[in-house]
Order: sequence, then C-alpha cells, then structure tokens
Amino acid sequence: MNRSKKSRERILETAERLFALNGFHRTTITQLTSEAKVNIAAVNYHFGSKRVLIEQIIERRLPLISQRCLEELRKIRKTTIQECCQPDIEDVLRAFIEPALTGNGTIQNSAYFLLIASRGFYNPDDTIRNIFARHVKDNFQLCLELMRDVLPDLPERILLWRIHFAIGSLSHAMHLCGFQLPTPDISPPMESMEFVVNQLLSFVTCGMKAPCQGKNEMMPDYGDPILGRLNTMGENNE
Amino acid sequence: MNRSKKSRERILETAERLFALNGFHRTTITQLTSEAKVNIAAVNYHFGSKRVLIEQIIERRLPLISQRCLEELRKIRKTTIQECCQPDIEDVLRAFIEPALTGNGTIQNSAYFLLIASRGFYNPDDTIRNIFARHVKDNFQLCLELMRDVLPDLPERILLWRIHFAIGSLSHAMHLCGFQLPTPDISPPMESMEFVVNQLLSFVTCGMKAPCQGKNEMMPDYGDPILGRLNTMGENNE
DNA sequence: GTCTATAGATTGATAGAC
DNA sequence: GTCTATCAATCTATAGAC
Repeated sequence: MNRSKKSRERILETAERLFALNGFHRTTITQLTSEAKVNIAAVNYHFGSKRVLIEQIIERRLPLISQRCLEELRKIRKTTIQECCQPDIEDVLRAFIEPALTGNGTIQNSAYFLLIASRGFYNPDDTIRNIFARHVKDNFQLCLELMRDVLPDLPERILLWRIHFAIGSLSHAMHLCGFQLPTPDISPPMESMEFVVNQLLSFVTCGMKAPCQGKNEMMPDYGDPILGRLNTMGENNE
Repeated sequence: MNRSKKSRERILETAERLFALNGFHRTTITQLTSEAKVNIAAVNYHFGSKRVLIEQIIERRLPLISQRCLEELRKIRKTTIQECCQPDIEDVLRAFIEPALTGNGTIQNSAYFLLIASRGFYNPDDTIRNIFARHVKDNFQLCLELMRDVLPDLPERILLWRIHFAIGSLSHAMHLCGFQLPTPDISPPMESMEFVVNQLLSFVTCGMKAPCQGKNEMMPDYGDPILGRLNTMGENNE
C-alpha cells in the first residue's frame, strides 16, 4: 500500500520531468518506467494508458493555478462592487498572471510544469489543448469582464486581442522560467520569479493601456478577415 | 524531370500542412505520402529522411522572413546614423514583427507556416529549436542594439526580458493567425492581418516604453535567481 | 524517378505467474 | 501490486524490379 503509493508518485514525478524536457511523444513508457524505477507495466496498471497519464500530469497541477487565479479575480470584482470603484488594471493582470508563474501561494509551481503549461495552447493535439482551454476559460472571461469596466471605450475585439497578447507574453515567460531549454544566443539572463512577474506586469499593463487608434482615422474598419479558420480537423487519438 | 519536381513540391506542401495541423511527430510518412499522392518511398528518395524533411520545411520559409526583417532593421539603423537621430520604437518593432506575420513583401507567409513557426521556440527538440534560434539571432541582436539607443536608461536585463515579452506576444499572434487550431471559448475573433499587426504593435510598443520601476525603491536588487538552468539534456535524435 | 515488398526497430499494452 | 514475457501495431527506411 505504501509501496504502491510511492510507485504511482514516482511515475508522476518522472513523467512531469520527462514530458517537460522531451515532450509527450518523445517520452516512451520504457524510458519513463526505467527512470522512475518502476516496472514497465506500472503505467498501465496505475493509469490505464499513456494518454491518461498525460492528462493526469496536467490535471493535477492546472486546477491549483486556475482556482487561485479565479479567487484573486473574484476578490477584485467583489471589492470594486462594494466600494463602487474601478479595478486597477495591474491588479487584474497580476491576479491573472502571478499564479501561473509562482503557484497558488502555498504550493509552488514545478519548474517542469511551467514548461509543459507554456506549450499548452500550442499543442497540435486538440484533446490536450482543450484541457488547458477548459481550465483557463472562466479566468479569461472574468478577466475580460473586469477589463471592460476599466477600459469601457476600447472596442471588444481589440480588448480580446490585447488579452491574448498578454497571454502570449505570459506563456513565453513561463517557458523561459521553466527548467530551461536553452535557446542559444537569445536566452535572457536568469532572474528571480519576483523580478519576472514584476517586469511582465509592467510590460502588459502598459500594453493594455495603449491608446486606441480607433478614435481617429485609422480604426473604423479593417475590412474582412483574410484568414480562414479550420473548425474541424485531424484525429485526436494517439 | 517535371514529374519529379512536382512530386517533391507536393511533398513539401502537404508536409507543411500536416506538420502545422498535427505536429511533426504525429505526422507519419505513410499519411504524408498518401495525402500528397506520391509513393511511400518518395520522401526518403527526395529528402533522405523524415528529419531532413522537417528541417527543409522550416528552412525554406524562415530565411525569407528573417532576411526581410534584418533588411528593415538595417535600414532603420542606417537612417538613424545618417540623420544622427534616434529610431522610433514602433518602427523598430514593426521591422521585427511585421515580416513574421505577413511575409517578406512579395511572398506572403503560409498560414500553415505561421502555426509551425509559432511553436518554434517551444519545441522540446533541441535541433528544431536551434534552427529557429539561429535564424532569429541576428535580428534579435540588432533589435536589441537599436532599442538600447532609444532606451539608454533601461537596464540591459530588463530590456532583454521586454524583448522576450514582445516575442511571446508575437508567437501567440502567429499561432492565432495561422490556419487556426480553435481553442474553445477563448479564441479571439478573426481579423485581417493588418489589424493584428497594428494592434500588436500598439501593445508591445507601449509595453516596451513602460516606466522602469528601478529608478525609485523597487528596482535595486531582486536577489539571486531562484531557478536553475539546464544546459545539457536529452537526445536530439528521432 | 517510381513503385512494391519487406526489413528492422520501437512502441503501447496485456496476459498470467507470483 | 509487481513482474516477466510477449503480442500486435506502427513507424521509418531500404532493397531491388521496372
């Protein structure tokens, strides 16, 4: 009983590390069980399949982050409603960003998970991408709602894109802060997480407050979108 | 001779699409040659191996973008030297960002390649990540150099991180503008590329100009980095 | 250059003894 | 729960006829 708990736990720890460093596909059950020092059949015994293990690796960390984020955002909303004031942009962004980088306050984020999560939205596998989307959805909506209050004159679609630009900066920062995959010549210097959070907040707060060109001549209409969207595609099965 | 050119070309086109939609690993030679309507042995005949094909797919597009970017940045540097003035931040960022989204002026970017390139820095495979790093390196350095001129008071490490935040926004925008992998509930509305470029530029320009907290009490020293860096790791071979 | 057929390696998963 | 042994599927790559 104790042994088995340990075995399952060793699989999770090793899988998180290998998935972060080598990706889901390049990590094999053989390599994983070998490094975790468990039997090669243990993954299927404890999790049923490799795919379920992948989902578990994401599901055991992501809720900690997204829930903390949601709490912070709700706190802000509550305060602004009670005191009948507008939220501060940086506070909203901090609530959205800080848990993703540092953890939920008590449990610190695994540096390996930062790597995994930074790739969350870019995974070509629909199933995996949707896990991240599902957990981020409510935070995104609430963040959007609060931002609307602060920036009432900003057209909705511009606001949406700006939040996505911020998410892009955040993802990139998570990748750089994760147990690093060095990228020659362009990797920034290592910094404390506090430094990164503060600098990222300065950056995206100013970006979010950028003057909207729409008010004068440039904005009115950019014409129809030129890019198509693909709504259905490929298989999701491994 | 004509036939063979066509065959090779069909492989490249199909590979770009499948690699973008399903990723490098989930795309098999069998699926690729089948959809490209070439013989299953054609990939190895024309390219030698799947890995070489992957590299070719990146190498045939990326130089177009990075070279255009470098030209634009050099134009700006030349002008500022000749006229003894400072470059405009937005101009520098536009030179860095616009080719990545829209192409090199004559050849428009493939929407599929936008997807592939948006994942460039986040690929766990060192070899692939380094191809992107190699092509971006000079642009990055020149962009950094020009930025230093405009923002001489900004500490180097902050400048470096800000450029990375901008790269993060750009990568995310490229992903969203690529032939889209929809992410439920949070995908922004489709927009023209002109719209996205302008909005992204507003965002990152303001982010780059953010006031530096360092001048007063917050900046002095954040202490030692808390995160380790992994300099060597895993196998690169497929 | 194209094609068929197949080699050779690796993978995820499982049956069944302990 | 753990382990060995093995299966069945899949993949890349190639040899050799045309």
